Amino acid sequence: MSLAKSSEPATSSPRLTAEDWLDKAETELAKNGITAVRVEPLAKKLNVTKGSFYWHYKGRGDLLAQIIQRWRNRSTSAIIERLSGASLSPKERLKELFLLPAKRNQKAGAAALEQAIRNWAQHDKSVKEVIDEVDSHRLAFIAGNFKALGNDDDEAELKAMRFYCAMQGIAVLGKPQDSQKINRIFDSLF
Amino acid sequence: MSLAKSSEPATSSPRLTAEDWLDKAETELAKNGITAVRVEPLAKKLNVTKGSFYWHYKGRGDLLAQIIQRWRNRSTSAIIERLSGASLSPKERLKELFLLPAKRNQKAGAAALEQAIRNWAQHDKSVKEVIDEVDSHRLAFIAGNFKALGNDDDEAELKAMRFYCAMQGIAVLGKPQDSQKINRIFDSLF
DNA sequence: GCTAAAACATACGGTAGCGTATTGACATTC
DNA sequence: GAATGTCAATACGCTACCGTATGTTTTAGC
Repeated sequence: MSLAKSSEPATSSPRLTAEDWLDKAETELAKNGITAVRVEPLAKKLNVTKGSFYWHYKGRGDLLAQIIQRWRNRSTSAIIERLSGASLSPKERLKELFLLPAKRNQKAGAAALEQAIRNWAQHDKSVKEVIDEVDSHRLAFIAGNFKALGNDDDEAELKAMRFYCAMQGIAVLGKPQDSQKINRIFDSLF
Repeated sequence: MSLAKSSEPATSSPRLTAEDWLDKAETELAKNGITAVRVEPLAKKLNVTKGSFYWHYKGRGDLLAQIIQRWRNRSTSAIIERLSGASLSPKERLKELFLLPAKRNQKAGAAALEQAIRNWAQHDKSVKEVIDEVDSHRLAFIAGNFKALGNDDDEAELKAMRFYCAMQGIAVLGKPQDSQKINRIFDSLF
C-alpha cells in the first residue's frame, strides 16, 4: 500500500501537527477566553503531554501570536471570497454578511471566536491593531456595496458604519433573537 | 481636633472598607478582564496583604458575586435616574444614552467595564443572566421613548432594538470615532 | 488604661501552570 | 541496520495564586 497520502488520520492520529494545536487553542479561545488557552490543559485535551507542544512552538506567546495571525488572514480573505463570490447583488452580499453571526454554518461559533478576540484586544495592544485592521477592511467592503447601490461616498460611509455597528451590536447582545426581527432591522438600514 | 467625621481619608486611609476592595476590583476588571481580578495582586495595589481581604470577603467568588451585583444595581438605577431626570424630551433622553460610551464623564471607563462584564458573561451563566436582565431593562426604556415619539408598539420595539444594537456596536468597535459621525448615525435611527 | 472587636500581617500548605532538560519511541533515509 | 530527524513522555525547578490558621496592631467603648 504505497499509495499513502494519509492526509486524514480519521479520528485521532498518533502524531500531531502544529495546526492541531492551533485548532484546539482556537476552540478554547472561543469558548473560554484567551486566559483559558494554556498549554498544559490543551495537552490534556489532545491526549498528549506538553512535551509535544514545546516541540511545535517556542512557548505560549508563540501560540497566541499564531492564533491572531491566522484569524487575521482568514478574516480578510473571507471577505475577498465573498467579493469574488459572484452571482450576488450588492444587497445580497450585505445580507449574507449581516446574517453571518446568526448562521450556524460557521465552524462552531465564529462569532464567539471574534467576541473572544475582541475582548482579548482590550488588554493587548498588538491584538487591537489587528482588529482595527480587520474592521477597516470590512467597513471598506460594506461601504463599497453601498456605493454600488447608488449612494455617494459620504452617504455610503455613514451607512456602512451604521450597518457594521448594528451587526456587531446584534452579535454582542448574544441572544437567540428571532430572525424575523433581524431581517426587518436589516431592511431598515438602507 | 475632635471635629472628626473623617469620611474622606484623603489620599490613603490607614484602614480599608469592603467597598475599597470592590472599587479596585472593578477597575481591574474594566482594564484587564475578570481573570485579572485576583486577590493577591489587588492587595498589592491597595498596599495591604490578603489577610485584609479574607476578613472582608469569604473568598474570591464572594468578591466576584458582589461586583456583578453592584453593577446590576447601578445599571438599572442609572436608567431610572435618567427617567426621572426631568426637563428632557424623549429624543434628548435617547441622545444622552446614546452618547454615554463616548463621554468621559463616567468614572474612568464605564464602557470598558461593561465590555469586560459582557465578556465575562460568555463563560459564566449567572453573569449572563444579569446582563440579559439589564439589556431587557434598557430596551424597555428605549422602546418607551420611541413610543413617546409617536411610534406604535411594533415600530418602537424594532427601532429600540436597532438603536441599542448600534449603541453597543459603537462601543464594541472601540475607536475614537469623531463625534460628528456618531451624531449623524444617531439622527438616522428614528 | 484595660478590653474586645475590627483591620491587617505573617506563615503555611496546596494547586496549576510555565518553561527546560533529558530521554524514549518511531520513522525515514542511506 | 546505523544514523538522523520527528514527535512525545518524564522529571525537574520555578512562580503565581488560593485559602487557612494564627499572630499582631489599631480603634472604640467604657
